[in-house]
Amino acid sequence: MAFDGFDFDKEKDFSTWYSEVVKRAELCDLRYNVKGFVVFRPWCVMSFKKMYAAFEKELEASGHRPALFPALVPEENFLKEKEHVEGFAPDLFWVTEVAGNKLGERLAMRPTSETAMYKMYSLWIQGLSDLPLKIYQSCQVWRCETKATRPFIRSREFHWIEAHDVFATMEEAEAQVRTDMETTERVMHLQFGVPFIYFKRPEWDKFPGAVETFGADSLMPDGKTIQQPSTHLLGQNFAKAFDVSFLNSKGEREFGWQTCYGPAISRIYASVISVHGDNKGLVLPFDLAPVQVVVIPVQKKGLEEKIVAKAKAVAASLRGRGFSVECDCSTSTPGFKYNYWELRGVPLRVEVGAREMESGEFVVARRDTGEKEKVKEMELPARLNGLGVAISDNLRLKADAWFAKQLHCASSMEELAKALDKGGFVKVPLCSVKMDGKACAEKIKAETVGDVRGTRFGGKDKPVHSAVCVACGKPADEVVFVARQY
RNA sequence: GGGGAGGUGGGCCAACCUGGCUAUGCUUUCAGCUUUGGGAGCUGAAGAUCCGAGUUCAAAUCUCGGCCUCCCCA
Repeated sequence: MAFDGFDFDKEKDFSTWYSEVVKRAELCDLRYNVKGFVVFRPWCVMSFKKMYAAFEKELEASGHRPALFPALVPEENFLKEKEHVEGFAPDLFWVTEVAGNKLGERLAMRPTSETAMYKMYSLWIQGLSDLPLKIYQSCQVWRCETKATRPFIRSREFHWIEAHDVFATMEEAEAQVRTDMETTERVMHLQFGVPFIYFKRPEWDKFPGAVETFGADSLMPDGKTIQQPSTHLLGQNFAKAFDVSFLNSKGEREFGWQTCYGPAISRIYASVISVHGDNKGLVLPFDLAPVQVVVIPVQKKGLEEKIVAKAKAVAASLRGRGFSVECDCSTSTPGFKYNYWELRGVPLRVEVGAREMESGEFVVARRDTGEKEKVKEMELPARLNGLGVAISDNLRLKADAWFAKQLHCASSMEELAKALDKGGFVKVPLCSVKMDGKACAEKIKAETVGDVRGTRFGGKDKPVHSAVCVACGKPADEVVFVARQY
């Protein structure tokens, strides 16, 4: 008997596991003929929409309003902020010709929208009554990545939300940065079950144009880190470049204090499927699953019509209770259907066969643990709800437990290299996270392939008295986290 | 940035080195029969040599160019 099933080992060979799950669960089609651009298929986009909704709800609760800005940015806008243009210029897609005519001024496809939005903010903001201004947009951006592209993890077009805020004071802007980090915690960790650490990036690794950058770093199953939502304190750098200013309470013209925050939905999805998936395929948190409950009729000769009718009735009734439900009435055998829906990560399965017709109790199977139980028809909605919560909780707790074991320490280059081979974050003493520490970070990169991710936000990681920088041997001012990076 | 590998029906592959008949097998899809509690079986059908040029009586196969993809390392 030919076995064409999903049979890949996430722990032993994550790279193959990831490629196969993306292909077999029909998440992406890589055959589109523009390099670095992929087609997102319904099964992942249905989850995307739920993820967008979760972030948008949080953003609106913290005072943001939605807007949509143009995808094209005139070159003139780009040139205004020096660090920004240097940071992004190498990766831009340019529109140079329109309807057969060469353009006098090139138009960039936005790699991020500061330069589109702040042009307008300058017009919109006059005085204190216009502040704070808090706007987000859910959109695509384009960066011509030269590193190897991988679906969801890194592509030349990606889908995200970007929130851009302007405040009258630095203190308010700093508070917003903390709010953004809390949003990430509430959504990505508590709802999606993806653990992470917020790092304050070293001086040399800030967002181009930012005063401070905080990046949420998660981990993939192979122990490499992946940057997730980052939030940036922009200070007045962009405000000065784009003349985003207001009359303050003293009647003086003052530049606005800005922040921006960017959760990349497609990238977070990469973490969700990688962290929770297992060797049967996807495992999805209950609230992100495109289909939460699949009803599988198990046929028996002579009872075909009754069983299908019952299965459809159960599905319809559950749909009426707010579940997203699929009833798989195809002619495949039950075993085929179990595997099919497990590969796609559907959290709960309800079986409807002759036994259920007889007893009025349904076999319910949960995807995360594989456990089966019998549930009376009347109790089905309540029990499925309970199991849904239990699945999401279980996934988060399992991920947290695994994540907690990925933190290591080292006090020398040799220890660091060894620790990095095991995967995860390694805490090491470093002389400085100001620009004068950059050479040491580069040395670490060259000798261990590890990236200095920064200092843990809100952490109490202080070097001991005698600690010295792992790279240069000078007294260490900081404890930084190092990891290999996607 | 550096190094590999590759492109044949929707998917995976054989044939390529050594040019030659109706392009192999599995899977998929469709029709029919049959079956269904962890990837069933039978019969029939549909569907392919990346693009361009060259060599040749003859190109999936050889040569050159282009496009595209994947993997590994920095």
